[in-house]
Amino acid sequence: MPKQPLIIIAGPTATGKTGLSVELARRLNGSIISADSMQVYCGMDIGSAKATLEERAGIKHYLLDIRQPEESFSVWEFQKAAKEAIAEITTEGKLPILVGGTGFYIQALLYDIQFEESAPTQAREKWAGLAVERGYEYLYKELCRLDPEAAEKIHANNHKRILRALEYYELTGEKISLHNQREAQKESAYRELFYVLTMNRALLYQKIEQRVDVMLEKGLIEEVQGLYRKGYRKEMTAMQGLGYKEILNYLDGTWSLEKAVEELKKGTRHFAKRQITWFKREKNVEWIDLENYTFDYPKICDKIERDFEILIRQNKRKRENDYE
RNA sequence: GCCCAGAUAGCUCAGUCGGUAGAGCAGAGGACUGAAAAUCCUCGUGUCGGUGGUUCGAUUCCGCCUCUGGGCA
Repeated sequence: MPKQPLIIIAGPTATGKTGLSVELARRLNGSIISADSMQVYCGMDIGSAKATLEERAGIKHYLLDIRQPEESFSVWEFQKAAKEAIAEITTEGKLPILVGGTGFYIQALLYDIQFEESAPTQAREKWAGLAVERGYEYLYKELCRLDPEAAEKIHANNHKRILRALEYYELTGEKISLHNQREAQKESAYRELFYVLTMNRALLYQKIEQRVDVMLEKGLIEEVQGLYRKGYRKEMTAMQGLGYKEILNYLDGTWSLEKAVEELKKGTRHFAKRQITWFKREKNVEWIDLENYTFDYPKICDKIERDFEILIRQNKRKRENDYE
């Protein structure tokens, strides 16, 4: 059976993924699946730059507003939900278009990375408890003993990773280094067209700063204030998103507004850089430099449409060959 | 006009009791396989304002000049 086609629109924040994907979905009879770790949360609209109903223009969007800010979410839940969405979209005879900036999520879906079914909570609590009692140096030593390969790759200061490696071992009895090695060799589970939008760094940073200013005009502060009144606090994963943690610091008085905005812009610049680093490691991606297209998104859609036609033709030929 | 204090990395500044210099921030690169907008790692040569002098040797000491603060008139 040939792999299913999938279009992926990725790239750092503020490159116009949303607009492009809606236009593309309209032209190719597609539906959109969001690959964004913050847009899954209800009520976090402005800060996460979620497409408004108007912007969605009648195109079905999956994986938006599927959690409350106090609920947890993770890659594996994303992966499950995204697979379901693809199945549904395909049944409807439509084309799935994956859009977003969370590289880890895209990777998990594309390579169908395997995750354990059971929740890691108990194992995590055990090791987190030990971390409090005996410190992270102890956890790292334990990791060196139980899974030296993982310990070599994970820096002693990276507490989250250490915790996860130990928790994985506890849960499965297998070394996470083995798991990672195995999963890293996987090939794409789809017949994908993977695009990464990009532009010159200085210009990107300029757009990011403009975008933050626009968010503030649209009422980011009021949005965060509303979430705060509902009892959502800094400790929650959702509130650690860019725009939320900084504004919360302003609201509780630890930062001036000026400082909060500055930090938000800085944080977003750093984030964009990390996103780019992530996509650089993907091999079969096509980078689209927006400046080469003079930011003419319809023109980019034309290009993707052409690529897609070629893909379909190849698929058909392959199927015919399979019959012979 | 006079007096004082500055002038050192893109920015803020430290420092060299004379042997050509280093932090924070900004910036750059990278890792990541159930928190990922999270978490973590690596990377600092710049006419030490200009110019003369003292010296084996000056960014460091001295003179003059330019600029920037502040004060006095």
